[in-house]
Amino acid sequence: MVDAAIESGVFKALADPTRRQILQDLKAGELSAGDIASHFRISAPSISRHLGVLRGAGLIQERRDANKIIYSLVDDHLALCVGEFLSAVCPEQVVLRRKRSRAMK
Amino acid sequence: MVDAAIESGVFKALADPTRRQILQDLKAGELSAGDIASHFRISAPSISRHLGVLRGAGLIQERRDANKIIYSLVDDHLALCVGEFLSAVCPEQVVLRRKRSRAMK
DNA sequence: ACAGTTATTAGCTAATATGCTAATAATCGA
DNA sequence: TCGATTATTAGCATATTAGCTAATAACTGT
Repeated sequence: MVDAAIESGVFKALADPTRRQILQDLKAGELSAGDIASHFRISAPSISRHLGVLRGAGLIQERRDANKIIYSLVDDHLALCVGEFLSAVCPEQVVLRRKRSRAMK
Repeated sequence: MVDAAIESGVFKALADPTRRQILQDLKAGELSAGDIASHFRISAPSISRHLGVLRGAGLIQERRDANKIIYSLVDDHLALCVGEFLSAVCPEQVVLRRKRSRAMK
C-alpha cells in the first residue's frame, strides 16, 4: 500500500502536461536539466521548478555530473502509485506487474 | 491514441483526492449525488462541483432517476487515458488489457 | 398548487500553481 | 582567479482551484 500523502503528491505532479512530458522523455534514459529544458518553450527556471515537483513526488532523482545535473526516473514509483489506484478502480483493464527486485536475500 | 486535451482533463481531475475517492466509491456501483456527498465532510455544492469536473473529464456519467441524479463510472475512459500514459513511461510494469467491446459488428 | 427533497448554480474568499525576469550558486577551463 | 556554462532560487503577477453560504431548479406526493 502506498501512503496517501505520497500518492497525492504523485497525482498532483501528473496534473501538468509539461511534467508528464518530462517523464516520457526520461523513459529513454537520463537527461540533464538543460537537455530537458530544450524540449520546451518555457523558461529554464520554470522547467527547474517542474523538476523540483517531480523530485518532490519521488518520481525522478538527480545526480550532479560536473557542470550538469542529470535527472532520471525513479524506477517503480510511478507504476506503484498510479497502478495501485487503477487496480482499485478498473482492475479488469489494468494489470500491475511487480518488477523483480534485484536485491534478493 | 487518446486526444491530448482529453488526457489533460483526466489527469487534472485525478489531482484531487476527493475526486479519486469518488471514483473508487463508484467502482462498487452507481450512486446518487447525495450518497456520494454523505461519504465526505465537505458541503454538497462542493461535491457537486467535483462531480462536474469528473463528468467534464469523461470519467463519470449521470442519469436522472426521479428526484435523484445517479452517477456511474464511464467504462473504459480512465483505464484508456491513464493506461496509455503509463504504457509510455513504464510499460514493463503496467499492462493495459483492452476490454472486449460488447457492441460487435 | 404547495411543501418537502434532492441537487446544482452563483458569487465570494483564500490558497495554490504557473509563468516570467533578475539574481545567485556551482563547476569547468584557461 | 576569472569568465563562461549550467542550473537553481527569489520575487513578482496572473490564473486556477477548492471551499463556503445563499439562491435557484427539478421533481415528488398530497
